[in-house]
Amino acid sequence: MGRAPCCDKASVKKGPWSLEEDSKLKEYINKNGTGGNWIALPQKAGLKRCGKSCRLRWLNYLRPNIKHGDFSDDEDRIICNLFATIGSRWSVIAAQLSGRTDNDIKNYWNTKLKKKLMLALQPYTHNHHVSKKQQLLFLTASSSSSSAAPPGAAPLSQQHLPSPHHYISGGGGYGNNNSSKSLISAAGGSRGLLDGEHQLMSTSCLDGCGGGLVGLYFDELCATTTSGVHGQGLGMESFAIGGSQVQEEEQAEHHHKALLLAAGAVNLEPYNAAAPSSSYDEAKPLVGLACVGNGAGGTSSGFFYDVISHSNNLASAGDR
DNA sequence: AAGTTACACAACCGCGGACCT
DNA sequence: CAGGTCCGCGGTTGTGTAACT
Repeated sequence: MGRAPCCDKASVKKGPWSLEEDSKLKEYINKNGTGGNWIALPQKAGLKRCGKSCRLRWLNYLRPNIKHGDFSDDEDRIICNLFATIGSRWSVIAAQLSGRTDNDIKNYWNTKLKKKLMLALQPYTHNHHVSKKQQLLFLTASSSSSSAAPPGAAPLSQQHLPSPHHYISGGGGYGNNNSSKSLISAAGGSRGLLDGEHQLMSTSCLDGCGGGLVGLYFDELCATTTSGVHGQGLGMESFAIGGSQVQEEEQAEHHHKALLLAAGAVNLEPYNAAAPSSSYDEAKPLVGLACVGNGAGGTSSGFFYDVISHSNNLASAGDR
């Protein structure tokens, strides 16, 4: 059995709303409320519009306290953070930003924010020949719950690392199970492969089965390997720095530091959790590339907003 | 100045799920 | 419990305008 249409499509007006229609709708709702029935509303309000159209117009445009215009950096961070965590659930994201509508946020993401992130990742992707498709995968990994690799996609760590002399692959990649194993292994045995040069490197793992952000960082100054280890759908289960396990109460800070490192930060002391972007050194290129998986569970969302901060820093540096 | 392209935003569409009868 | 109705959501398309050639 087919579904009944919500309105008579032949007799309703479509397209942009006129001022007159706006004021009619506004006036009616202010006076009577929506009445809990959008389908009946247009007729009562004297509008030749579909109920859905009225609802959309009200919620996205006419409703009081709607905020239009530029998004602040804070809003950027919140959006990226939530997108990385929950994916494209715009209504949930909108609920965290007062005055913003899901449609607004969706449009903002699709037209501006996604590009902003792309730009932030460009130095890395340019150097390592990462395709546009792969960039998008990294940026949108959180919205994909598939455990399968994109056709033809190889683990990033196997694609771009010039040699083990310079870099250590964190392993991982697409697939169901073995990424955390190899990452644990990398965290435990990396020092011997460092070549003594100032080597800043991060890699990431797109683990289709609930894995999240994994950043590996190598730098002779601290000879540290940082990697997040995600279990299958369990989120950030353990976190290792320099091969040693970090206790639970320290995890948050170390986690955040690792994200900063992955994003190219080199100056982490004094660590300032309240203003993580202050830790960036603009002289260092952004070499971090990360992704957020979801699937059954774990995600690591901090990287995205760190990239935003970093890109903002780069932008403001460029202005000078 | 005119035509074309790119971009931003508004609006539409179809689906899934909640609720009601 | 099944069927019908409506709401809300997310993806997509349409439209107006700015930027570019």
